[in-house]
Amino acid sequence: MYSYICLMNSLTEENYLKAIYSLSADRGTVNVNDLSKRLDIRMPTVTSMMKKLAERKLVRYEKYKPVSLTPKGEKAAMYVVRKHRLTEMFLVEIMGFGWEEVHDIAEQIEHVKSAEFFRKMDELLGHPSFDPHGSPIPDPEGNIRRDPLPALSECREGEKVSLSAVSDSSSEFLTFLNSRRLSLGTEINILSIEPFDGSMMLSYDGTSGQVFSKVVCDKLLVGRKEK
Amino acid sequence: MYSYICLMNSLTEENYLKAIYSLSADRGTVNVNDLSKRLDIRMPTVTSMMKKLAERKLVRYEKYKPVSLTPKGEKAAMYVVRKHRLTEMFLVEIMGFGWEEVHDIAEQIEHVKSAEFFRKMDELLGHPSFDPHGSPIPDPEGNIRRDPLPALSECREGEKVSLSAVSDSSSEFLTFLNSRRLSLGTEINILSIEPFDGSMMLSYDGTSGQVFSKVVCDKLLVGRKEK
DNA sequence: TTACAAAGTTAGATTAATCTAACAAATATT
DNA sequence: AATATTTGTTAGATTAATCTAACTTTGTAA
Ligand SMILES: [Mn+2]
Ligand SMILES: [Mn+2]
Ligand SMILES: [Mn+2]
Ligand SMILES: [Mn+2]
Repeated sequence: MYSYICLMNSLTEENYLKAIYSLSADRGTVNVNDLSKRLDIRMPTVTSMMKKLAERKLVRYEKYKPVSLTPKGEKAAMYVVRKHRLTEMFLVEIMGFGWEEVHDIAEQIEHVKSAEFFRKMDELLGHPSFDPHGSPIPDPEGNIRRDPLPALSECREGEKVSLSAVSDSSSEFLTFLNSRRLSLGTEINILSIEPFDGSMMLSYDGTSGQVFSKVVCDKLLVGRKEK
Repeated sequence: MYSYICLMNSLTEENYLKAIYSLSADRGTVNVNDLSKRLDIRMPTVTSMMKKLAERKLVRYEKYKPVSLTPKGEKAAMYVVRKHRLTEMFLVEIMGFGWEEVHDIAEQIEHVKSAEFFRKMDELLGHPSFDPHGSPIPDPEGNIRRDPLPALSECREGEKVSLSAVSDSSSEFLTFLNSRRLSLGTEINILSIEPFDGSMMLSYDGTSGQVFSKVVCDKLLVGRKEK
């Protein structure tokens, strides 16, 4: 186990690999432009990094075509994702941070070069399956649970759902959710949907009727209770 | 408090500042050559970094003279030392690492950009005063307890002392101490000293008579029990 | 089908941090 | 005092990661 710790990638390479993984989670491939926007790095820089990663057999790259991870690149990416999510869980569960505070710190700690460090985290947390934002944590072999959750915005009036994950871990978004007393596991009733802008009126935790914009409902991933 | 978190130094600069601090702990100044050896970086590189740090008012530097920290540089250095030692303590006390495993990991984590992260560590540890190797942890204002401990090798035959700190935190040295069942707080009797090579015969924890070379005894810092 | 916009590449510059080679200053040894 | 050794600096090259400006390819819309 931990067979991928022998791959030594720089902090920068790890960030690229993670970005490619997360952007391609659905479509399977990613454009240079997507990466450029996600990482806030100009396109020529991304192009040259793709050449470098292709050289190292971590990504498939051909001029003017979208890029994708090779099996080796995927494994490396999954390990970075594992380290990131374990760290977030550690920061929340062991250190007492709020879920809105951990992403930026994890973004740094995920690059620590010590397999033992992450192994200890995993052990202390009792081998968790999900991070504080509801995302699955890849196992030590790089396998990840892949059951894509529907967004709240895709649900219908009258449905009862529970908040299972969020697709935005930014401090701003999560602080907003905190202010509305929304957290993972909250049971939500969809009272009504405004056809004009897709905003939803919800009740949860005994609240009467809170309105959430579609922008927000797109980021709330839910488990369906009854259809 | 935490007034120095506004100073933003790169990982590299932080390592230089910490090295200058630790080398000058006794003499007060450091040569370019000392730094070069400590950091395993060639002298011309050190020279140019000294110019850069002098530019930023963190060190005093004049051609061909030893360098020293300015008050600003000293404060920055103390904060890095604080982060390093808090991290080592955290790794041992909270995460269950051995004292021989933590230095290299702390060397990386000390550069995490998040004052809150280190504040949480400090809180969880109950504001510790010493790290796992017996070195004092600077307070949030950068003040550090400065009572230099004598090395075991400076003590005399018949003295009873207790192991208070080690001046070498390398995995190799500490693994050696582990193999001899020596840890901080151990009460030691100096049975005899070999004049030829300065090696010492000690008894502790009910052992009969263990011999330690001067190289080792130089690195064991002790508190005197009786004279 | 031509024209325009978006996406991507190439070329060349920049920055931080490092290096080697050559030279200069300071210090130690004879 | 002369010489040798150690220490330190200068100059210039290198590497990783980034950028801008200019150009090319691809895809879309007139
Ligand atoms: Mn995250
Ligand atoms: Mn990162
Ligand atoms: Mn240490
Ligand atoms: Mn360090």
